[in-house]
Amino acid sequence: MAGRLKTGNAVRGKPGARKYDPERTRRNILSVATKEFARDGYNGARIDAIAARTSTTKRMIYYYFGGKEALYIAVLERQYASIRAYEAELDLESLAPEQAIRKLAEFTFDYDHAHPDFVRLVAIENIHHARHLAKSRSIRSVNATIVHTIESIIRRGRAQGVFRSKVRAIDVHMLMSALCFFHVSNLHTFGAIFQRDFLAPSVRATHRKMVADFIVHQLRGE
Amino acid sequence: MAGRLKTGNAVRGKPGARKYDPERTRRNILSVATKEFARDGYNGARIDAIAARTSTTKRMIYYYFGGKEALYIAVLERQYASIRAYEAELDLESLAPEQAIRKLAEFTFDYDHAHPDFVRLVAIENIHHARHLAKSRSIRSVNATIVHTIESIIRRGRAQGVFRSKVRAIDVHMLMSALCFFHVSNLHTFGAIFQRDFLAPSVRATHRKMVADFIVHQLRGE
Amino acid sequence: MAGRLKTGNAVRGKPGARKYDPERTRRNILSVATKEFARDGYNGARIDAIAARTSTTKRMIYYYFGGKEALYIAVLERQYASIRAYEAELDLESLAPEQAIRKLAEFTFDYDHAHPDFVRLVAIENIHHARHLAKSRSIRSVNATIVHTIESIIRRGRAQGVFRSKVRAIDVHMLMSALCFFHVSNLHTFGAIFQRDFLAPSVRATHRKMVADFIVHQLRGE
Amino acid sequence: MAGRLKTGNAVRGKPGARKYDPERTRRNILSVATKEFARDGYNGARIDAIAARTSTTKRMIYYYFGGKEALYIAVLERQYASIRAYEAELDLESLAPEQAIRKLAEFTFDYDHAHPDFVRLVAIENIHHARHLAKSRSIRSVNATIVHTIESIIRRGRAQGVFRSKVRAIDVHMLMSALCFFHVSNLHTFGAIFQRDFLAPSVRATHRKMVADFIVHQLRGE
DNA sequence: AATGAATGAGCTTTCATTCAT
DNA sequence: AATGAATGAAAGCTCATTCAT
Repeated sequence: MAGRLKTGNAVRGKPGARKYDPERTRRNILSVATKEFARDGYNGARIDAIAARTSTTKRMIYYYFGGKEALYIAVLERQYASIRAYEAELDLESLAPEQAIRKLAEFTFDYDHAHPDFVRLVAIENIHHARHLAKSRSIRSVNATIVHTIESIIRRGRAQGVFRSKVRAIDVHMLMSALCFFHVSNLHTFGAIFQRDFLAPSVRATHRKMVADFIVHQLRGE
Repeated sequence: MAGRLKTGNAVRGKPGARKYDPERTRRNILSVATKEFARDGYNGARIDAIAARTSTTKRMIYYYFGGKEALYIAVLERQYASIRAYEAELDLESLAPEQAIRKLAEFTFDYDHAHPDFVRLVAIENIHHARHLAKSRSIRSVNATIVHTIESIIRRGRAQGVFRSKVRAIDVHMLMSALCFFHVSNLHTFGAIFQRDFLAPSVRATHRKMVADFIVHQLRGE
Repeated sequence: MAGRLKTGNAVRGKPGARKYDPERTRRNILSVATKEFARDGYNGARIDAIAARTSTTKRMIYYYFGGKEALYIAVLERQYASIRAYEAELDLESLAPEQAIRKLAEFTFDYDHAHPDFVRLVAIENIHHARHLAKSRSIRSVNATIVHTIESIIRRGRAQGVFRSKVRAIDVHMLMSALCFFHVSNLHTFGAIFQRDFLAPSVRATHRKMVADFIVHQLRGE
Repeated sequence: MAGRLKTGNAVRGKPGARKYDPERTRRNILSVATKEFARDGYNGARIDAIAARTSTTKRMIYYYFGGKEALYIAVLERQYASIRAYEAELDLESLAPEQAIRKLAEFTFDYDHAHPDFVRLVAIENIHHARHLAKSRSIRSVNATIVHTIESIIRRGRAQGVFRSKVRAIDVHMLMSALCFFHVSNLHTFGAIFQRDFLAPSVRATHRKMVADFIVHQLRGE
């Protein structure tokens, strides 16, 4: 490290580029930290390693985030905000209840597969008893939407008589999450023990359908 | 700490007690290590902390197991051996296929709830990409039984015409694990975000039935 | 911290208030720094902490004072200037020698009790071998008065035959300082070890009289 | 630091020297730490600097003492234990009350001059509001003797009619400490401001006598 | 006159591990 | 079979200070 010069976040030479761009630096750190925490866990991740992959120095991590834990919490918050933002764009209100819940289930399945870092970060946070998440002030409000969304679908389904089950929205969310999440989160032990590759397209397609079918089946209450 | 005295594993004074009991010391270390690794993760667990809760000293951990990773692998192996041993005692062969698979699903659900350390250790190992598990020589053979057991049930079910689904044994194991595992593994984030207590008896009972129903439903292939 | 906004020392909205008031800013910094250095010592005090309690930003401390040490020296200089200024107002020349020296002793005792920050800053500076004080150019001239004052009292006392002791003015100052200073400076260790509260009014009154008596006794040379 | 080899506390080559000598290592660290803390204060002292002057490594400081603060507290405890141990050897009980208190005053004066590190450490601890001292469990019991010693002398003096003052033992201890302590503790500011050298033999002798006279005078209660 | 952004150097502490018997 | 003493390497974090307007 000694002797290595870091020129900061400045984009030298490029005409019109600003010398200081705090927001950009912030995002850069957050993005690198996400990868590192997701790969090595909270304890396994190294501030030095994060800094090295950043366009800034270690010192800036403390300047912008205050410390390792605060950075990790910021990463978690952004992850949850992201999945909820994507969900909000699904426009489920315009679909029939059964189609809506199916679409949500498939979205969840696809999202988890496309964003293993999210899945891993949530798994990591559970290892820590959600101790860090509990310190976040935004985390609850950010996640409130998903339950409301499902509640709304269930309400419409019941009104139309297609959903007869008494299952609660939060439990639907849980079942959906469970089946989608596990695929990604427990991929490695299943691979090591049973040599079953959950990422193979055929396996994925089969499971994707099973998950959606199960959720619909569950809400119908047959 | 300097000056702290540990008198080893000797059972002083007790008549008939042996001065040294290697097997006992080994089990003691393993048992303490299981708790510590399960609670704090691989990186979070401290050799010092494990030693402190042991009836021996830190030095003995190295003497008996060689190092942190080897100890951790031994912990994992014992965990998998344990669940497979309990499964083997279910005597599923004597039950009708549907009853057998239901019983296995319920057992899995109950086992995970009764053994959160097992669930956490598997989750932890997945965080580490199953890197340590891959070094175990016994882990694959130990776990072979569960797939064989399910295969046997499916075979009998198909022969009797009650199971028409083409789902594979390994996927049945996965679905079953997913629904049971998630309950315990993701308890903390769900608690922190949604204030939903998965350990509440009524929630548990509902989910337990859902899991078993789902698996049977899946095998029937309706 | 990133994102924290300080609006400077401008007095917004108040009609007639100037936008910038350098002298006011300077005094504000000096006053806050006095408290911080007195509380935490030179090494313990934090530029950040001083800035935070100021109506300006950290950057201004460097703008006005140049650095931590220069700020600290400025604090010390103001402290010594202050006690000497109060002493000068005692009008000791108009009193009889014995009364004058008694009044000075009592003033010193009261001043130290009323200004623990002064006492602590002097103690702190001694911890640093007076290394910083030595860099001050004003410190010697500022303090010259006290010795002259005592010398003058002694001279008058000798002329009148009431003081027969050959004690030197500087030593009178030292004895006086010692007895008054220690009370405040060593308050904490005495409290922790002996549970003796030097700030209790009865203890104070007793010691105040002892100090004055001792100094008079010393000059009389009985 | 890199590449420097430390051979530990072993006394190689010396016949009969033990390879490991924990007690010796402990004392060595404590002795070096005393010098460093006394010279630079608690915040100013550097663990690295202490280690460098030790026959061991930095790591050993943590092994033996646990941390910077614990080491500092151990230093303080040893300092107080030392002065109290010397006092106990004065055999004051065999002297007449007046002689006894005079001897104690002179001893205190001489001790402070001979042990400026003790004086400085106490001054330093007062800067820290005796926060660290308060964490020591032994400090109170260790220091109890001095008050008892003075109480005993006063009692004998009163019984014999030579002491008529109602001054309390703890205050006698305080006055004595104040006059002796200040000499050493405030040496630097007095030197910087007034160019008065308190260490000059003639100044010392004069002050030594003044202190003892004052204390006797005080107890007589004239 | 004033300031937001950035930082090098160094601090205390921790941890798995090995030495030497 | 068992153990007290020792440790290299690196981790997270802090602080006074300066850069660039």
